[in-house]
Amino acid sequence: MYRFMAELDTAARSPSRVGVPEILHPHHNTIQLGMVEPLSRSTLRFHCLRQSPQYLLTYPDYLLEPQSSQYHLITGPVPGPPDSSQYSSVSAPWFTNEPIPSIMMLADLRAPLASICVPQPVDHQQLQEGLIEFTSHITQPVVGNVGGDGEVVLGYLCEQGPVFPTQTSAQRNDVTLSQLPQHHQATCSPCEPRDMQPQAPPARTAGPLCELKSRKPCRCSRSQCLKLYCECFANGMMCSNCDCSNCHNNAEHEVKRHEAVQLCLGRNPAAFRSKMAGAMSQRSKGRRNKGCNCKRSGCLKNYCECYEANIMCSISCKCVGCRNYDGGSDVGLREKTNDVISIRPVSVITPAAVQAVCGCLLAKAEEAELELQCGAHAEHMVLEEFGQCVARIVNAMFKHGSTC
DNA sequence: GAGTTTGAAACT
DNA sequence: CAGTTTCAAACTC
Repeated sequence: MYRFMAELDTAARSPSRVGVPEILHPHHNTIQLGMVEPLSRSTLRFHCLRQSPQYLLTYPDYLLEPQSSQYHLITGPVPGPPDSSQYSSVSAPWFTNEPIPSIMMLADLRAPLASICVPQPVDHQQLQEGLIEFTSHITQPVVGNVGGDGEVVLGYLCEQGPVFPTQTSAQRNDVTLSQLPQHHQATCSPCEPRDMQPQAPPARTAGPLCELKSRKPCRCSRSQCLKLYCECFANGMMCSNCDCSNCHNNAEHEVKRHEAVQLCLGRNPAAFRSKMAGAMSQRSKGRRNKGCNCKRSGCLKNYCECYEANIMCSISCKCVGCRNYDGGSDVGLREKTNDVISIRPVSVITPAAVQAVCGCLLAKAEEAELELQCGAHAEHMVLEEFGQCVARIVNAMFKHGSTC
């Protein structure tokens, strides 16, 4: 989110160069090219080129404020200058610090929407009465930050797919306004899809973003693509151009698909939330939702979810023989981007270091036991050993210029 | 491309 | 919750 916000902020200050979000349709895999037009220092207007003007989304001031909510319900109509009387936007803290699973169906959105301030004439009671009320009244796009990394979801209820994940700045190449067709710069009139192709295709980068992963066709054969084994399903996407067999992860099997979603959510409410989302949304804390459990790969192969996501293992991991940490191995470690480096949870206090410290403490305790030391003295020996370990860790921190 | 390895998900 | 099985991706040859 912060990265996206930073980009918006930059765009506002430098109108000649803005990021161009791409909207990927989860069902059809079509790509729409949008355009961000900086209207002022703090307000941007989204042009969804394929859509009619009434779908314009406005990002007002609060979206650029770090302390504001990640989730917003944009109300309209929005066309026209960014006059404050022409749009109203309601901050919607649906799930604090949690991404919106892109597999969420409209019904799933009902509860969170009912908990937020809903613009007139819709009231909470109507929303709580059911999906029909929900769909019949909420006709504005729902905007949310997915993964905490600027991956924006646009949920529009009249579309076949409720969720439109956009790419983050990390997954797309910036395109300057000058590179766009002139009519795109001037208006937001509907355009043909061929006009929406980006100048340069986005490079695939490792990360938790489902829309990118979903581009890779799955090859499921037994799961009907309705279990989390299927990456498309796990990423909240329907299969499209996949090599799977007996696939039920499509619109034709919507009922069964929805049942599978509910089953997974019942088993694990966070099943469709990116495992690495926490690392992105809480990069300052360097945590993620769930760690890996690798045993044989050393967390240096793509078998490891952390390694695949281009992040280092953390205290959340239960891996054995982990080498996916700063200094764990020069071989096999990927070149880290600055962003990734910045989210390293703890540069020195790695799982291996913790393991080593525990080993030292156990050894010292055994030594005290063998020497038949009294309890107090044994405790003193262990604590002294712990102090030495901490000192070594601190030395390592300063030596490597790390922080924890 | 077939077979093997790996680890997450699902199951018991 | 731990152990086992299933599954599909990653990897090797």
